Amino acid sequence: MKQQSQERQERILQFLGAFTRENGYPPTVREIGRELGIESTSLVSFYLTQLEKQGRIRRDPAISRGIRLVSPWTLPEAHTAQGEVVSIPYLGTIVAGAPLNVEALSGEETIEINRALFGRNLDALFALTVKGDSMIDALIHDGDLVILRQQERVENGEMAAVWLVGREETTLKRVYYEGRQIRLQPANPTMEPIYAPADEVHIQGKVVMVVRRLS
Amino acid sequence: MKQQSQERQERILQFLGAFTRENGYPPTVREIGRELGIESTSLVSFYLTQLEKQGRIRRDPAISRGIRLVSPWTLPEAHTAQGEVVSIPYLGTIVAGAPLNVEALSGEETIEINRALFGRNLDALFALTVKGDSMIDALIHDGDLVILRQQERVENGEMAAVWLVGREETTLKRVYYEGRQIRLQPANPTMEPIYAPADEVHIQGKVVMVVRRLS
DNA sequence: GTTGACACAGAACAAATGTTCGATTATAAT
DNA sequence: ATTATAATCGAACATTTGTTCTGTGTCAAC
Repeated sequence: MKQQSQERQERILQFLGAFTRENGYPPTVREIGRELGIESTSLVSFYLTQLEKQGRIRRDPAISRGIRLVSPWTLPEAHTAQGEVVSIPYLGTIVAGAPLNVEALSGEETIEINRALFGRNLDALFALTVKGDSMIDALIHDGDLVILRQQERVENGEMAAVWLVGREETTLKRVYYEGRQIRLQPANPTMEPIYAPADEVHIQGKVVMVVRRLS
Repeated sequence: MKQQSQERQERILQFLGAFTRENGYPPTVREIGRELGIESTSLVSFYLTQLEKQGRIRRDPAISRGIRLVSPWTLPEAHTAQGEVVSIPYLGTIVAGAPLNVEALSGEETIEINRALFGRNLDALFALTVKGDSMIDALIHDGDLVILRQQERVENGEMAAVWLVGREETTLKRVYYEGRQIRLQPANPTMEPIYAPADEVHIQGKVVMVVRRLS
């Protein structure tokens, strides 16, 4: 009896996740009951109360569809609900011959990635797809997705998207402040750094993530 | 009047997205009305019907919270609803000294990434975090997230996670079948390939994505 | 054999929720 | 000035939905 109860609770969790992903909203108590062949809403409610006590789900009381999974990722301190994602503005492509169009940040296109992949600071993130091989010296290939945080200054050694006024070129490099000059160090150690006067280097965002698709 | 109507519809879309991300379920007609200061549920319903006609949202009729955004990404042929993600089993870490534990695929931990980042085939995906520098010859660093598709054979040149029986080592390399041998080519061109008998090379999954966090 | 706990069922109820209807107001067109 | 259309409102209604209550059956412990 108890084992069947456990199995049913596991099935509820699976159904809850699948239903929510498939429909864009969680199921109702009656929909869960129909899926599991349980005719009694009080029993479903009883199971959900158990799962809530175990920390497996979270319920908002007395509102419709107020059930959601709690699914911790590998970081113990960063509990995220399954499906809890960051919605990041997607600005199109990044090419070498133009500065980033960060004015498009309020556009409608976004990309969703699991929140747990990010650190604490989720402000001012935006995403672009790399077009062409001009970022290869950053070990970033054509088609990679790059996620940046909009900031005009980075710490020494951090990778940033920089617009080089003199060259009329956007590039992704590690930035080192050296007096009145900035050294832009390719991630590929076989390549030479670029030196430019600090006022000709416009930092447009710090690279916080690269997503490479291989096929 | 018409302009206010347009503005209100835009605000509804923004609220719908934000509310759904924040709560795990969409808002009701009345919650939308409260947010916009509209006291009449029939007007909210009217607006939602307009948005549905424009293809901006999708509604499931006569059920609670049956509203979701339609938000195409950059691929015109792959329409995905905002927040529509792929839930991929997360198996922990990949280390050099052990084969991948793909038996854990039915475990509970998952990671969600925007569906549009993937190709058509979503079967048998799983994710691991790289631990240590042993994959550096694949240009994959400690802490990177690697997403693989569970398959025992790859096309020539594709990158795979392989378990080398002779060396008792998991490695990520491009795989080339050469007669009775397999050549395992590091992604880093400065490094030498490994040659091994085909029966000592167990392919455990094809690498389809790498996610690198830079801070 | 008795008792208590647990799982389960059905019904009832209250609240939440979506839809429809008739009416009013504002605006644009004639 | 009149008419038509669009936007808006409030009320009512039907349905959906979550919760509570009472009762029954099963099983384990005593």
